[in-house]
Amino acid sequence: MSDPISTISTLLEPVFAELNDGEPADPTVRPSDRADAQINGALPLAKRRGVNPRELAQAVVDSGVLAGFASDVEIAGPGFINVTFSTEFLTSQLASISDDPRLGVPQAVVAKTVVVDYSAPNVAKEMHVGHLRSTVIGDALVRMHVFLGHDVLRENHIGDWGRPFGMLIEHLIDLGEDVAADGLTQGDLDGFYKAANAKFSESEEFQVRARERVVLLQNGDEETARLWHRLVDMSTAYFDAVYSKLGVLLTDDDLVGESFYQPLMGRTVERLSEAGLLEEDDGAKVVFPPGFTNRDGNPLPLIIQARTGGFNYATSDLTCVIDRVERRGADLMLYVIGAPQQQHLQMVFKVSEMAGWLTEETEAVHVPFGNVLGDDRKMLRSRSGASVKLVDLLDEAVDRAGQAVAEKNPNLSAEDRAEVARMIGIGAVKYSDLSTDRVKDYMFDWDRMLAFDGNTAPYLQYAHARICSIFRRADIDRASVRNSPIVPEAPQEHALALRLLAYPSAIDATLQSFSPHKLSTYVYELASDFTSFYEHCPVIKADERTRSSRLALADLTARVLAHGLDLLGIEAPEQM
RNA sequence: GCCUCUGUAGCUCAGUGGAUAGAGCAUCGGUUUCCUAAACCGUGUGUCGCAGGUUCGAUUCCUGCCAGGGGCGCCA
Repeated sequence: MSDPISTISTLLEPVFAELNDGEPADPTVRPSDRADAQINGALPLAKRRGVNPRELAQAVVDSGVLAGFASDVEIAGPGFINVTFSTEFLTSQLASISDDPRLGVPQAVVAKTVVVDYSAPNVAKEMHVGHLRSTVIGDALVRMHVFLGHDVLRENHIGDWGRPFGMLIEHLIDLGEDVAADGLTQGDLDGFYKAANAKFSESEEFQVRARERVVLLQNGDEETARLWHRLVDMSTAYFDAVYSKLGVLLTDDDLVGESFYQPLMGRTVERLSEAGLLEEDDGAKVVFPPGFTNRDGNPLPLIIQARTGGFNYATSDLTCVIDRVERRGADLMLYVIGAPQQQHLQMVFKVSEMAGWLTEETEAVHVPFGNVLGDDRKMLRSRSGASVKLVDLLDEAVDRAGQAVAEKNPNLSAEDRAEVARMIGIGAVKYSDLSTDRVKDYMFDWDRMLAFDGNTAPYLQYAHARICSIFRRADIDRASVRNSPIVPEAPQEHALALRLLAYPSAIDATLQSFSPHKLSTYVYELASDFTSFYEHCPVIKADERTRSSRLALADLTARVLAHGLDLLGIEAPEQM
């Protein structure tokens, strides 16, 4: 790995082990604001061995392993070792990544089959801000796992089955298929759903028809199936349009809806029964996973088959686990689903373990996230109080970005401006979602996310555009500078170099916790380090040797910046 | 009642078993014969919700409490 912190950490391990009678001891190397890195491991080790920490720190320094990497090493305070990396060392590390398409990030040692479950809108229902987080976070996690060389299976678990489909199909018939199709493809899904729902609550005759239609659907009636398909197709075409606007990787090939699991659920129940887990409780078939209690302190069941004989989402989710493990060969399953589902998923995972479907070799992880809030600190709603349509949100973002671009850079052609506005607007929405810790709620604020200062997509994109601009101005092909040595002499160059080399660590930390905001923070710090460099270190006007070094440093920065943004699903324009 | 998440600067948010807890915004003050000033530089800001405990060292780990959100059987 290119990161100097991990490089010296690895080199120090044997030194620490030797000072600990051969037992491994963590050197605890961290970035530091007093130097480039601080080695903290001497303190706990000295305590454990009952020796003076400063003397132990001295012994670490005397081992000589830091000599080849550091321009300065000092023991400070009770026994911290502060290390400043030498320019020569940074130059050599940068040389190893500056012409590397992977930018120093190693492939995963073991390629896993990773299933990512995300987005999951409902057929005949509008996509709203609630779907934004799952879709955007899931997409980023997919991109990162793919980059590391894992075999990633995207799964969009759409709601395409269940009781509401009786009423939806009947409403489709009432409207006339083609009339309905017009409205639905234009994205008026909410209108359709609400009208069906209203009829259902008003008309007994309609209720009867809807219920009969559900039975027909479940029994595989041909005409009903055709109508159902039509409904699903219209919805998925609409979803595709939204995904395309949003710029996520999901396609129709990734659709694995509720309906897919219907024919398999009977077998799931049988297998639970064969495993001796199934119990009869109040007429329902249930499993009691240990560790879950209800309001009254009694064991809480996972309901597998309702009293009426119907299956529910627990059955479906269990069947889904079986499918992913046994058919798709999943090693890791990520469920990018809102925090309220936590208990349900924990119960599903527990029962899956009890049944032997989830073993130690297969990891299932709930990747929860909080809500999108309005400035009133409540769930984001439109002025009328309705949930906000995702497409409207995205269109407004592009629109607002377009106004800003027109104002700030009138020289762009209308065509370029539209394209840049799209990148900025969509990027801003995605970045504001990805850049805060996903488990928390975040506040949706147009002005903040579209600002060109602070931790925002436009700021990052602007840094990238400025680098591209340097090369345009100098009329130099970016690829041509990738073999020039980078000699980071100025403090801003030194800081930027260190940051660039830390890219693999940032990705590693991000995937360790499935937290895209860690990569976001890294990319922001990188952009920030670059702008500081940009202000203090002239590139084009520098003398020849410095100029070629700075050009190479700028190019590398642009590539890491664009690459990091791409892993987040955000585009980096060359001018804006 | 039980479970779970959250609580860090005026605001929005990072952060870590280590040394004086950091950014951005907002405030104030500077910087443009110079590669995009959509920027940069400087400036102030804290009982890290409260109380205990573990530790050489806790904002970070553990326990309890307080406040807010979410969840807790036949919808998905």
